[in-house]
Amino acid sequence: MKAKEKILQAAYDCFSKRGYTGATTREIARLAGVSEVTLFRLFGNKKELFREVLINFSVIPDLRSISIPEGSGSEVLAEVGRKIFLSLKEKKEFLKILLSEITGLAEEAREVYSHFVETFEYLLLEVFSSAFSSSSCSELREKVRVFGAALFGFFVSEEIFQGKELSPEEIDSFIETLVRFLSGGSH
Amino acid sequence: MKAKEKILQAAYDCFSKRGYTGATTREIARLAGVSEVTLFRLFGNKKELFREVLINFSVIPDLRSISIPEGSGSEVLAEVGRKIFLSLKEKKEFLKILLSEITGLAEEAREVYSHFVETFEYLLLEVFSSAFSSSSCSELREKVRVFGAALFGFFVSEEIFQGKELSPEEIDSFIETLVRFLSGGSH
DNA sequence: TAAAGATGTAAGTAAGTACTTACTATTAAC
DNA sequence: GTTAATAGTAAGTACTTACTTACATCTTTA
Repeated sequence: MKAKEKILQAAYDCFSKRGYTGATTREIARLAGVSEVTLFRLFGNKKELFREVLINFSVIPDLRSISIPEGSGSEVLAEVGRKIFLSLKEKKEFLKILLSEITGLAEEAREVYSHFVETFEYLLLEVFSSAFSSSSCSELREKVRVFGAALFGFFVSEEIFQGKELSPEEIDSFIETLVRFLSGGSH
Repeated sequence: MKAKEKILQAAYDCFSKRGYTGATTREIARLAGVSEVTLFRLFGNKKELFREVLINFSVIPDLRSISIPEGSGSEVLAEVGRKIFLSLKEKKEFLKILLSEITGLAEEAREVYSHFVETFEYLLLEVFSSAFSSSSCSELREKVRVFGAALFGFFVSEEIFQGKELSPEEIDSFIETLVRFLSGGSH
């Protein structure tokens, strides 16, 4: 692994552990097993390094790579819900960085976040269109909003705030409930 | 207003704007119109000041003070949903502090957060029991989870991440949709 | 009026921060 | 075997940080 990669990985770990302000270039360099001078030579300054971390570890490629499976309405929905949740889980540290910097480094972080929301909603809309082909457009958008908010809220609250590592069963259980409510009847 | 109060308020503003690490005792004192020495005399150190801010500006009193109105199932639910959302909105800056420090200052922030979750779920369970008196206990818990996650996710995503200031109409619209799905049929 | 408590000013400490400069060692390419 | 790129070491700059000390001022209370 080249110096640049090692630094990016160390910076990712360090930013997610301590936040932007809390992380120091010294520690990042030490973690990367690289001199601090090399860090500045390759990235110029701390902010630029942060920006590159945001680009390199984004959730968006993960979301985009999710394929919509064949099957009936609620099954497809549950399957995609699971995949989304796992993508979020995999990029948990990245999302922690985003969370911790939403106040301090508004511009950069917010930009990345709105891109994330767009991708997220676009993917969901696509899934819902195929899962509920009979629904009207506004009805679809409502479902996307509720589904997205619930999935995201569940993830942030359990995994990020409470620091839990949910098992596949716990995730499934929540998603199945959610899908059941969105598909109509409560049973 | 006494020095202690002024400092607490200034610290609240400053922490929510810059995060724990980003906020400086110098700026807090300046904002409070108080000397830095006074700050240290009254609070000992920065961490203690932070702890007192978390105690003083908590959302929990707001949540506890929410009364459950009379009326039919979905109406009660929507009304309480609105009240919860407004409480969150009112304490938005506090929640930003919590969010931004969940990684860096894990212990303090996480403790406050789990207390918040407990209060949140307790309140919702109470409301759901009265709104859906016919439902089974496990069914109620499922509804509470989905409702809570969706409401919280919606708030965090829109108001905190995207920095929007949602109008009462936008809030209502989301909550009504959510309640509709939870109450059964999709129309 | 005197004592006690709360606040301010001025100055400083020790440590840490991002970032730089000047020079050396290693590696790969031609 | 020379060159060029990539790294490291050592030292230092200018600044900021949390927090302290010593002393003066004001306000309240007894």
